[in-house]
Formats: sequence, structure tokens, C-alpha cells
Amino acid sequence: MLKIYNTLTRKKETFTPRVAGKVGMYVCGMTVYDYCHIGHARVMVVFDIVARYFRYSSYDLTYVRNVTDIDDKIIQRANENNEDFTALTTRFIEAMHEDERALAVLPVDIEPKATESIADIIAMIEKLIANQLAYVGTNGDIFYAINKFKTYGKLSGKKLDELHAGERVNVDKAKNNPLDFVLWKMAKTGEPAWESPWGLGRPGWHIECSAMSTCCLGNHFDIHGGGMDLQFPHHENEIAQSEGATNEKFVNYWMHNGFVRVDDEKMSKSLGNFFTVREVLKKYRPEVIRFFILSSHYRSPLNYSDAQLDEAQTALTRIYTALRGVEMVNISIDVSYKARFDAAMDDDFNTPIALSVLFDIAKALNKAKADIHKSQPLVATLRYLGSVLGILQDNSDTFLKGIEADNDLTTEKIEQLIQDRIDAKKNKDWTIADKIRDELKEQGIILEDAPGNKTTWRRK
RNA sequence: GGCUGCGUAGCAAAGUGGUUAUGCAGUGGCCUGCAAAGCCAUCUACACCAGUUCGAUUCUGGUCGCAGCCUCCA
Repeated sequence: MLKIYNTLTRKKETFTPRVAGKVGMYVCGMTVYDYCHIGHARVMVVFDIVARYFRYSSYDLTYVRNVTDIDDKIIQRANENNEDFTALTTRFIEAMHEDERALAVLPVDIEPKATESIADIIAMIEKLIANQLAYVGTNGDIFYAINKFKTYGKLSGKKLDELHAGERVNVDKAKNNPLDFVLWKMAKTGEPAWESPWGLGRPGWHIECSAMSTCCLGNHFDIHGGGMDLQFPHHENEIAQSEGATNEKFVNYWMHNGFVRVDDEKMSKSLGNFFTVREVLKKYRPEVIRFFILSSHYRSPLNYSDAQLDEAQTALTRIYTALRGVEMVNISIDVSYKARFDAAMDDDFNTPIALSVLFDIAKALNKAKADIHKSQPLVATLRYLGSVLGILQDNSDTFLKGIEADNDLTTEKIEQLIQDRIDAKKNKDWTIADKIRDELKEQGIILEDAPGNKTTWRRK
């Protein structure tokens, strides 16, 4: 039975879908004005796992993740680049999809864009005005009157009188209450703008997600996810907007993933301590990044460092080493390992435990290698459960041998040297044999002898 | 200041009211021409102080430390 930690109640709750067998899930996506960093990769991978696990558990899932393709930063960046904002967003949406494909993140079912949802956004704002939850500010912008929404703060645990608005920023005088947030912004000259009953303008950030989620999944749906930092005010505001407009409950389960940190600080643009996905991919393989993300629980903080990535690489090497030489034929899996794996994933998607089950299988496989009847189900189980996490789908030799280095040490040459060494070994010329092995080791090639004058190799 | 959450062995990271997490690293052994890989065994833990309990790392309260949010952010 699947349990999910619900931010709304701060408890793990048994997951009960609104409609038996069906799940609607909305995740706040990226604002596309730059390349995705590892923090973004974490959201993508975490909710990719959630989606994969729902499907593996036979749910009919509709996974929606939006794209924010109009906002202050986008306009600013487009101006800096002296290009149309749509050219900018189109480019970065494509880059985002490239990163996702690289990380084996499966495509979402629906990817709504803010700029293509303007009519829905306007309709929702009109409902909020009709329900007397929104008003026109003195500058013409439309604001949400948060004190009119009785349960404001229920997600983040904040009370209105405890929120010190404007403590760190200047209070906007156009609002009735400093905490009110903008739904529709009047356009300044030269800014992208859309027609609305209130004049030319553009939507506020929060209303986009309310409109896009309810539009794709209905007024009331199962799961809404995103990064921890979106809890307040973004998701709080979404609740106020959606429930205020529809008079229905908005979301049953709120899921928030923890941050990626660098030296125990949040990875963010403003701190300048971020690493883009494509940057890290130059150094580490996609599967290693994925494994690194899965190695801690999705709600825990995840410290980014080369040492951590190196460990992920080593850990994966252990499993692929176990798989080496016993590639799979179609055979039934070992249900006891599957049961342990499922129990881990059912417990709020506990991927570290799920991975530990994979290590247990790898150990059993290492012991069972000589016996094909024992080893085959283990290989099948490892591959199958790995697929739920989006890992271990590579050919083990391909993974272990890695990418050919950018020097003259070709695969052919490596294999020639190995043959030379085998010949030397036959003559018991250990000096030559060891010399070849040492020299290859210096170039990152590890040789491993097997019985019968067979030698396998891998890249360190 | 308010609101969340965290503090686990050398490192990373789960979890539990009493019994092996797991991966890397270390130590001893097996295997090997020697290694590597693998297997077996093994050493390092639960921030601190009280309380509840037959028994707490696990529950409760407090102390200290850290992070996030309270402005845009995954």
C-alpha cells in the first residue's frame, strides 16, 4: 500500500486516488530563461521516479508539468540578449528537453505553457473577481485579497499576522494588503502583452499554475509537486486561487522535494553556486547523475560534490560488475526481492532502501554466477527493478568500458595489449604481464583476470 | 523574530522502542603467479541534557548547532 508524505498534513498518508486506479499529478516546471541546473535535474528525476512507480503499480497516470514561458526574468533576459522573448524561451525549452532525454527522464503527458493558457488564466481571474477575492489595485494591476481567503497559510503553516510582509523588500503601495499578490500585471511599453478585460497585460506567476493544473486535470486532483521553496508563497497562493475560484478542494497530496546543496548551502542562481546539467554531463554519465539523485531520499537535502558523484559511479560499477557475463534471457523474476523493493517504494518512495535491495541482489548474483539457473532470475530481477528507477538498462560491458578516451589508446589497442599479456602469462613472464597491466592502469584501464586465460577490462 | 525541517559510525545515506541497513573506505582471511573483481569475517554510530519505559539512537520536553521559507527560485 503506497504511502506519501503530504506537506499539507506533515504526515505520511496512505495514498487513495480520487478515482480508483487513476492518478492526476501536476508538478511545477521550470521558468525557461537559462539552462537547467542540478537542482532542476532533481525535480525532473524525482517526479520521473514517482511517475514510473505509479505506472509500474498499474495506475493510469496523467502527469502534467508546466513551462513558465513569460515572466520578469524572461523579459529581462530577452532584452539583454536583444531578442524576442519567444526565441529565448523556445531555445531553452529545447535545451530542457535535451537534458531530460539525457537523464532518461520520460516525457510528461501534458506540458502546458503559460503563454498558451492566457484564456484560462483570464477566466480564472474573472471568477476570483466575481467571488470578491480579487480587486483592481491603484496601479491597474489585479491583486488577490488574501485576507478574504479563510484558510490562507494552511500549507506552509504560516499565520497571516506572523507574516512580516515587506520586511526585506519594499511594500507595493498599489495593494490593499502588503501580502496580496498580483494576478494580472499591466504591461509597460515594449513588454509582451495580451488583451484582457482589464487592459493589455500579462499573468502573474501564481495564477498560471492554478489555471494550467485545473485545466489539464480538473478542479480537484490527486497530487501536486514541486521544490520545497515553492511551498510558500507559490503553492499557498495556488490553493487560494484555485479553491477561491472553484469552491472545490484543489489538491489531495502535496509533495515537495528537498534541495540540492553545495557546501551545505542551497544551489541557486543568486549564490552563483550552481552547476548546469550539461556541464556535469561532460564529466559524469547520465546514469551516474541519476543514481546520485536516487541515493538520498527525495525530501532530504542532497549535497552536490565530485566526491559524491564519484561514489555514485563506484556504486553503479559494483552492480554492473555483478551483471557482467550473465546477460539476461527472458525469465521470471525473483518475487521476494520485488516485494522488498515495492515495500521500500511504497514507503514514500524510499529510493535509498530500494537501491539497497538492488545491492543485495547484486551480492546474491555474485555468489550465484556459476549456476545459471540461480543467476538468471537475479539478473532479470535486477534489470526489471532497475527499470523502475530508470537505471541499469545499459549493457554491462558498455557501462564498464565507458567512453573511449580522447587519446590514442583505442579499444583495439587495449585489446591487443591484453592479448600480449595473455601470451606473456602463458610463458609465465610475469614481469611483462605486470608491466602491461600497470601501464594500462595508469591510463585508467583496470584489468581483471578470469579463469581460463580470460581477461576483462573496464575504465576506472 | 515567526514558520518548517534536520543533526546517525572515516565519508555518504536509510531505518528502528530490545535483533545485520546499504554503498565507499579500513582491518583479517579465502581466491589469484601477483593483482583486480568477488566471497567470508570484522572495527568505527545514533549532537547534548532531562523525562517516560523493564529497556530509547528511535517517544516527550529542553539546550546547542545547521539548513530552508517569510522577495524571485526546483
